[in-house]
Amino acid sequence: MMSAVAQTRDVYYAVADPTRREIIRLLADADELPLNRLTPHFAMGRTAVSKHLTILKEAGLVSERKVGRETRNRLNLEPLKELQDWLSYYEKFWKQNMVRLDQLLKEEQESEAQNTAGRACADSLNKY
Amino acid sequence: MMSAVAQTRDVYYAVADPTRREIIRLLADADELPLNRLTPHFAMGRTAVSKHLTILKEAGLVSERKVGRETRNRLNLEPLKELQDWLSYYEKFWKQNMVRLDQLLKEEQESEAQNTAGRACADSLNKY
DNA sequence: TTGACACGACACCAAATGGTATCCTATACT
DNA sequence: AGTATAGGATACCATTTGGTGTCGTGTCAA
Repeated sequence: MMSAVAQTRDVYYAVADPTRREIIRLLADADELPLNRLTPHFAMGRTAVSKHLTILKEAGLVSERKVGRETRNRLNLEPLKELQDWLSYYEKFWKQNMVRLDQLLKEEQESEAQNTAGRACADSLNKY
Repeated sequence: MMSAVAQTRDVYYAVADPTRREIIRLLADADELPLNRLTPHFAMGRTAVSKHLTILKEAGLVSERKVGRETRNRLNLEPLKELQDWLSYYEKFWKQNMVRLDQLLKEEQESEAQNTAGRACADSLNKY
């Protein structure tokens, strides 16, 4: 019911590479970045970074916008919802395996959160 | 502060393969399974499934227990927490990108949730 | 218009991935 | 004892992955 772009690549795969996760992080911080601003963050050539970007685009995680001679890359987090859904399915087993971790969480109820983010999170949980 | 096993393999990588995700699902359903119970679910030989299992073990997602001549495999979801944490970092951007989706969620406040699962989820969110 | 820059498009390559088939040992069945 | 089953170990193979370098084209600046 919305953009969807192309999604020719598995999101799980796209996110499996540390370089690509770093690209995601950089784009999240900077909103929009051309290739030549991304490249200096990595120990590899421009072409390699470009290839990683292509994979992220194929997974729908990055969209591009041409501005003059540069191509600005923007993050689109929507495909991560698939990962989120997958994970939330296993969160019901979570509690069984990690009861002792639950104890730790109990002592940090620092008000906060419980806002929209928390609600959306809980919502994706009770689909299963 | 707990098991931790070995973790010689990246969890993101382990989970990137559809066959390995299917193994995870099967183990989640059945609690404990030997290789020969897993193999018939896939269109590949025993050795291939065994290799996937090895990768899951290297990522700490599966532990083994020898019983007679078979090796029972059990799921350990703890390493998925890393994925969960990574994802929750980006959930704050979520709202910016998907405000219209928030509308849809708004109409399904069917009580429920808001229990421990919801709290743990919100908790992992406010770490950032 | 001349040159520098951004970057897509290839061609190329070593290493990793995802399968296979085969061999071997340990365990269980009769 | 002899046979069948479970599965680890290894060798092997095609394809994919993740890099590289180079070329060509469009854009900006002098």
